[in-house]
Amino acid sequence: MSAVVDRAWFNRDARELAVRLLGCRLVRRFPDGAAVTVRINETEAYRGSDDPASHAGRRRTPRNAPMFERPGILYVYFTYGMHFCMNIVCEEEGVPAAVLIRGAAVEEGEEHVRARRPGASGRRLLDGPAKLTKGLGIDGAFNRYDLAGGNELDLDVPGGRALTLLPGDGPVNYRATPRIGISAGKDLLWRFVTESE
DNA sequence: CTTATGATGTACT
DNA sequence: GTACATCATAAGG
Repeated sequence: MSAVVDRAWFNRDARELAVRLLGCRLVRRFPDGAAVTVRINETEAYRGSDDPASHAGRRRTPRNAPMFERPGILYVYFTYGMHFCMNIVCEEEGVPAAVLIRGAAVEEGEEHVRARRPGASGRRLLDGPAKLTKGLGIDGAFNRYDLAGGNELDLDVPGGRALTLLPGDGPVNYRATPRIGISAGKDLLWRFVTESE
């Protein structure tokens, strides 16, 4: 089995984790045995009270609570009445921080992603946070999914985990830009995109 | 290529 | 009531 990314690896600043996630792979396994592997190529960092764009920029609420919890769990939220977005929680417990996974490139199992993303193909399959969750079949059931531990969801998946994070091959060239779709905090360059795919 | 707009649920003022 | 860490589609250049 592949190397497991342990919880301590997630216990770091969101901006640093956002960079280090570039080039990492996500493996999604479905109850029917289908598997998809993707490579992360776009991320954004979100923090706490120093970050006006963050869901956790004010106080803890039922929605943003996962951002305050253990590093290595997912924070999956529902937005615009129809979309899910997936974050990986970081920093130590009690400190709100997370990295939004905004985009990825499909490496294996493209057929299964296409089945969930009618009309899309190639680079367009997972080039947006809600496209990514839809294409990988990630929804509210994955809120608090533990990348560094066991999960109820894994019981439905033959021989594996519903979602696994694998380390990248090494440092990746990237560029930092303002985050997308926010109104406050546009001066912060906390979006990170892989350069030269 | 670009900009504009509707869809839709939940959190929050 | 308004805003929202969005997307697909339509219309314009």
